Amino acid sequence: MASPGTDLPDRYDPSATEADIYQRWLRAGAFTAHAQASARTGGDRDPFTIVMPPPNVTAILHVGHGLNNTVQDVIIRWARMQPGIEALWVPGTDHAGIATQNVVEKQLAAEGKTRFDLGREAFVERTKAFVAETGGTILDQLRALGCSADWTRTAYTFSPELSRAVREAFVRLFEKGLIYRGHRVIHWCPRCLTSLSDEEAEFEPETGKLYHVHYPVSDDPSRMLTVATTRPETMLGDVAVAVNPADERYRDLVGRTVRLPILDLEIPVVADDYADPAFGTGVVKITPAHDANDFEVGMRHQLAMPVVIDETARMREVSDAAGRVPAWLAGLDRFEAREKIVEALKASGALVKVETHTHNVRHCYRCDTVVEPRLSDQWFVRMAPLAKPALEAVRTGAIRILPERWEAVYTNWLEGIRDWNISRQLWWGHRVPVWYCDRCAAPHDVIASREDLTQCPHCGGPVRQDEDVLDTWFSSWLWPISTLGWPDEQAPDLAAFYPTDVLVTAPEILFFWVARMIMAGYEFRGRAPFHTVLLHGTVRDTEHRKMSKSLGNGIDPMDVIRLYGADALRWTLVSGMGLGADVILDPRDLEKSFATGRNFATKLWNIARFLLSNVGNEPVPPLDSIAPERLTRADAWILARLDAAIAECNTALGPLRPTTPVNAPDGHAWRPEERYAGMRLNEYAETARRFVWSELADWYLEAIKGRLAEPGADRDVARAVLVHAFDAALRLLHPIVPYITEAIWQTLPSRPEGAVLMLASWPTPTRTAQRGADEFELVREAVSALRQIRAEYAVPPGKLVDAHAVAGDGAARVFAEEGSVIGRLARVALRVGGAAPAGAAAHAILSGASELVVPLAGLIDVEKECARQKAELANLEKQITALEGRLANEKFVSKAPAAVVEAEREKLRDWAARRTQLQEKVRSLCGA
RNA sequence: GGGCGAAUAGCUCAGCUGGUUAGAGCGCCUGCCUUACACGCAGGAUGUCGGGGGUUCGAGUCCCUCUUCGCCCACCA
Repeated sequence: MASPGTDLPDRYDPSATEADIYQRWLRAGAFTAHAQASARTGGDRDPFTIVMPPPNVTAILHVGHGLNNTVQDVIIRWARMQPGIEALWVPGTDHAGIATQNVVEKQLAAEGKTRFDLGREAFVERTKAFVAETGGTILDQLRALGCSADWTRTAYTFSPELSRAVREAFVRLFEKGLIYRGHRVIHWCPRCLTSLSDEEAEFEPETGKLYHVHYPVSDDPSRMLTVATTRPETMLGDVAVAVNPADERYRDLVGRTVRLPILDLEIPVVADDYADPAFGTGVVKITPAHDANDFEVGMRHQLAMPVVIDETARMREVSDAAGRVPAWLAGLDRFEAREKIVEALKASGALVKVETHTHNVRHCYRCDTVVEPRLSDQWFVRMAPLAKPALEAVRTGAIRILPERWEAVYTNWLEGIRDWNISRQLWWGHRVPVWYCDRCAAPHDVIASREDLTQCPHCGGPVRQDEDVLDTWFSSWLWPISTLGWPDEQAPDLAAFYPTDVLVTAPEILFFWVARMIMAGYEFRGRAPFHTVLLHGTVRDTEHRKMSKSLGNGIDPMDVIRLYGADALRWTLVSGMGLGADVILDPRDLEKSFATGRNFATKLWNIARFLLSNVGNEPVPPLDSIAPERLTRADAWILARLDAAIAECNTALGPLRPTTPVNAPDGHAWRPEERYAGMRLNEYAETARRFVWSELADWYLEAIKGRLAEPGADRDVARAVLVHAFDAALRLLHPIVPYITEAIWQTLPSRPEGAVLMLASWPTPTRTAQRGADEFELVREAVSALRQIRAEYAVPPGKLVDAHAVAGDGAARVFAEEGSVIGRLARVALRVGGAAPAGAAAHAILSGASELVVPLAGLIDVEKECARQKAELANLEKQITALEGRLANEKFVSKAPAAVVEAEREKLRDWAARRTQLQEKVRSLCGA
């Protein structure tokens, strides 16, 4: 890394720089937050906290993680730079029950073994070893990305501390009656051999068949009820057929029986609203053990619930099913059984019709296997009471969700929330903290305990622990509190940093995770866990397909970091991301996607090189030591542009947190006017880029080159302004591109000894006089006009040409004093005042009735110049006509706001004056 | 089936509560290696703002409708 005053290498090399910078931040302790500094625990700094959505412990960084963590890092770095803020970003990983278990089971399969060969204990040990060895890779990758998380607080959902939180939460909910054992049809993955929550069983459209089967009426075999089913194999578990009570066609059959084909069993016809008269024949077969709806019907009519499909999805008499699985079907996979049954039905003539049928089928979200609805005992969380405060939070504005439209989705889901199946028949995860005593009677036979039990607390007899583990999300939903020390209410971090502030994630896990964290926050801490949920989009390829391993359309963020630097990756992700919008990248052309970021870093580097070689080593006076009258127009202009840029960045990023405390449990709520404001990271990025590139580099730097070359007092003014403006630009940009800005900042002469930019303060406006700034706009206008003339007349770039300024009102001084600046930027020798020289010349009309005349002997084609001016005049006439029409419109003048009308009048005056000048020009040029 | 979002330059997208001649990056054309930068500089071209209708003095922006593409939810056998 370069040090102050030394020359920078010609080119910035991220791969040679980023790791050093990261070490420097670590050495400075810049990532570590201090609980004692928090105002909530007696310190003098307001805490600002983000908890990182924990990636799966075995995950490898993909571009989605890159996006998610870049956004968080931008926000936390921005917050950290605000005065009086103690910023904490808590990192960590998730043990990811099913996902991790699947990975290890695959390894075992490669060795020709299953988890059952190892046994539970050995399997868990092996998984632990695997996690210890390979887990956490992703955290190193996040470091490479530049993430400024507090690694001293790295958490893990399966650590002893967080496991304690899981137990506490379970036992508390159990004691409140919010956790219960339920016997019902749940989603079962026959490959993972576990139950799944509703959220984990994802719908996917599938083209199947709809089989129409005749069920003869028992006491009138000539009469057939036609039943339509997509799953004939479940016929073995049929215990009834249902018709709608209002359905005239079948009213006489209710209470009678039909004969179930294949098994030739008599089953009743029941009347139930579930049967939809408009669908198919209006008759539906009822298999309570293998369909959630049929289960409900079964409950209502007290029907038997034979289980005919086992946990591996094979046909078997599991329970209450004696005689229901014939030998020729026993042991067959459900889909093979389906084929056989269809054949049999066809042979017997019971199958009357087969249609193709597209419907949604639930699949396991981890392995994509078709889920089997299955009657079993599971642990459930009663969600309605938990949902109440979570709904209230968004309704009152204690929590906002960005983009706004997701608030409706959130509300809709919570209003219709169903109980959460939290038990999993896995081995990798938190064991359900429930013990059973065979000696005691209910309710003492089921004991939930914070401590492991070896004997029954009621009778002292032997106990056995529940075999199941808890859903991974049952630990994740505690993340904002558990990572801060809960259930230890005295934990310093909990007091200092809870509630947290912003949660950044993708909409996919709004229900899985975000909504449940909000519920847990209220249930266990009585507070919302955060005030802002920021949902970002998905990274997709140019065909808008989600990037995925299986499609092979992914981008490896580590490749991008290696090739272009972490800053380039971050820049591309942040600047390409509208609020909540997807980020589209082309995996086949990394250069196209990421060169922009690299080029920007290079630009910053070159500005720094220029600055260092021209500003020199001598001390630079601080800006506030410069008397305002010593500032040139260019100085005033760039400082005004800086103020504007700071203000725009602040607006784009928005308030850090709700600004108005209210009399509410959460102590705050978003006011309507600020509720959906801020978090426009792309607008912030664009503003900062525009300032440093289009304004500072393109105009200011060029304008002051002469002054920097001339020793004297004015050189110091230019040095002071330049260093101040560039320093501020680096501060503005630092959260997005932390490495390059830090690398450069370390070389600036203004920097306090030993300081790091990461901990420097966010810039504030300087509020310099506006007058000079406005006058510099005339300079820019003149330069642009002159450059345009040069280009149109193909003046050789190196050639210095004469130019004559005819100054309008009040502009004479500007031209006189800025002549050398204009001359430098437009390569002209500018003369001011007096009459314009005669002869062929190019002309430009500027605002304020000023005019530029460029005599171009030999280059000017009078006809061309005439045409040029005529075209400009014609264009202006068109605009004026439209504007005059508007102003002549009685209704416009009377109905539009006065300010708008006045602005239009003003505009017309300007244009009219300009038209007069142009007309004169055209007359003299094109005259005779 | 219900709800929501998107459609703006060749590409990726800004355009906030309706009010200058609709912007940026990339790409394209012309000219430049002007001692910070060719990963650059200067100049330039390109838009019936998806179609149709409406509200309004005024619509890319609001309303209706159609088309196309996404997303979320849902027990249709």
